[in-house]
Amino acid sequence: MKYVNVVIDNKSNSTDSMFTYACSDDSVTAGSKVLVPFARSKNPREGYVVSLIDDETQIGEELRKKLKEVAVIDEEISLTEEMVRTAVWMKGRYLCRYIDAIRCFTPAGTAAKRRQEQNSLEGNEGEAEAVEKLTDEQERAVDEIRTALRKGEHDRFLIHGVTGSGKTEVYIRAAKEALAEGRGVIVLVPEISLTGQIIERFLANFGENSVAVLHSRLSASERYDQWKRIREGRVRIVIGARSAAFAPVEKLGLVVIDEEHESTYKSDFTPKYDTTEVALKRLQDQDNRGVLVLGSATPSVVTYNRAMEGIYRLIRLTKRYNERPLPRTEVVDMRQELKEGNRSVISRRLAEEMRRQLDAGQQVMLFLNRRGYSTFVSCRECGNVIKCPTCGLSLVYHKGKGGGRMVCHYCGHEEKAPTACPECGSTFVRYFGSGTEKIEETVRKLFPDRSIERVDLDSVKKKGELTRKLKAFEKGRIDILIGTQLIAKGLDFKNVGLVGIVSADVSLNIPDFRSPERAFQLITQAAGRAGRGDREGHVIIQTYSPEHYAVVMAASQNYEQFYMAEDKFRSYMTYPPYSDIFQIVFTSGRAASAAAGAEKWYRRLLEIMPAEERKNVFEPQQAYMSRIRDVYRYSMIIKCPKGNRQKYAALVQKIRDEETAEARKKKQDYIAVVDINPYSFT
DNA sequence: AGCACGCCGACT
DNA sequence: GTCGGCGTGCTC
Repeated sequence: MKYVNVVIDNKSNSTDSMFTYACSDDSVTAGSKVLVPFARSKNPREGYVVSLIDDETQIGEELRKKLKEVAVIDEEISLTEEMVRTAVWMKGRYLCRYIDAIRCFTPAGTAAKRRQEQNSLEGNEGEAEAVEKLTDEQERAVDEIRTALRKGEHDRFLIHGVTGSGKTEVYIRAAKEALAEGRGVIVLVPEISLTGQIIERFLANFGENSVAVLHSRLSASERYDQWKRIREGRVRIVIGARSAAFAPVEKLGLVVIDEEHESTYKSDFTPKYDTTEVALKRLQDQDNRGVLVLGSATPSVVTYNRAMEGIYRLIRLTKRYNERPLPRTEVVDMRQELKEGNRSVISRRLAEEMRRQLDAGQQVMLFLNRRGYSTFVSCRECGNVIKCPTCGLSLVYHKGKGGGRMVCHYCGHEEKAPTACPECGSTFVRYFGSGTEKIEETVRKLFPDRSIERVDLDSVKKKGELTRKLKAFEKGRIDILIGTQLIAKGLDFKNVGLVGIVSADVSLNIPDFRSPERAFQLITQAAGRAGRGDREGHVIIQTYSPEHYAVVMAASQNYEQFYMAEDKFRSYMTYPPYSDIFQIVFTSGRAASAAAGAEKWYRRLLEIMPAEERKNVFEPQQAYMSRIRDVYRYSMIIKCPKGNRQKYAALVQKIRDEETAEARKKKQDYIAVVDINPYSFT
């Protein structure tokens, strides 16, 4: 008879613990999916074995009397020991339930209909690509990773490579090495739909029968088939977005995280995990001892700090492939422009350079990270700003939508654009701020005989429209492409002579300590779209803050200098990497309930917090988005100094447990959600 | 969560 | 009587 700890598969807080069962079937292991009798339930309930009890004398007298026996072991779905170990670690790290963490590892849709398995990719051997000659830098990078893989020890690297330095080729060589060592590989990309190139390269190199591509468009049964393929070891390479970090790969030898700094690696849902941390944990596990490779042209400040601390080994790729020079950059001071009487969103300098490039047969890309026509509409008589009725946020004016509509960019609410102020009736309503729609209109006036297209969430709603426009641009049928960040990343067009950043201020002025980092990344990524062919590219950055260090360093394309400045700021302010920021959001249909919940947590935290650390707990406030779809939100921040994460997490967990106990007597009228190091403070 | 138990009012 | 509505409490 074996004894096992089981986590029951239900979403209740009150059953979020391990239950001990006896098991007469010797084949049970940590990771087995089981059916067990539970409570007074007539039907056995699903659960997962999280650990085995090796010394049964440890089971207390009281417990022994209550023990029941595991009814069935579900052979179909079983996780590995490493997977459940990582899940248990996740509970403590992200303060989620056991089952939330375990479900990350199981094939989605527990009771999904499972049709006859078929491999839709069958029979498509990838064509072997012509072997590229590596640069010296690439060669050295591959050497270092190869050495680490051959040692079979855990190790981690950050590849800091300028755009176009050939990181993908390094990933491919590293993957080949891992396979040769008999190890599995996971390659993570920020967004599967916008990362076609890297996937194609992997498929071409390894063949479609050896690669599982996980993407959000898979149906539940397709997902299950892929999961099975991986779990049974029939494929050893997995490519996908962040959830692919949980792929059931055994003897995981290599995880690549491309564009490591991207926001998509932080989960928005419970558990609110950080993909890099999960990958690192899996690779450190005794059963894996694998190598982590992060890649980025603009690493996050936290990651680069870790490289400086020696936690990641830093590999630099400084040369662009074929020795193409980095583009020339120029900053235009929009204050000066305004002073000199130009009120247009396009500066004279940008217009002039656009004309010059177009005349020379080059293409132009313009970026503005804000869609719509105007950012807000306001009455000049009474000051009223048109707001969303359910979110309270300013509505954005979209000129092209059915004769002019006001749109909430958060919940999608739409209404007709007003001709008079709904508050005071004045017709003196005016439109402020500019989005991509207005840029398009302005540019069409400036260049009436050029072909111009806009790419943002509004203009490419229809399926295939994005690809169609990008293809047309690639083929040279479009002269000027205007877009949001949708086109800032990863795309490779050979004939782009000029990239214009219409307003660096949009990303700079977001009230978040990471806004300089975001602005630097976006400018750098966008600039990387210029000069990918034979000719030198040109970048023009428009801003009202030309002296801001993020703008200055992005213009001089000096990542190290930006990092030094930003790291100093983070250290001075005790922001990450010098702390972890805990955000707790309280939501309720009633504003007073959300506020009361926040207040209660605040008081309780101060009580259990050591006196000298109470300053790290900040008074709850209305959240930045104080109401979303009629749900009211309050937010509390705890700044957790480096090295205290476990301690603070335990304090927060303690309050959670107290609430769970109370909730049994009286139902809670608010929800508290904990997010550690949220990507944005909404 | 999910289920059984039990306490109460209404009705073939 | 006894059916069934839902509030209460427990889970190795």
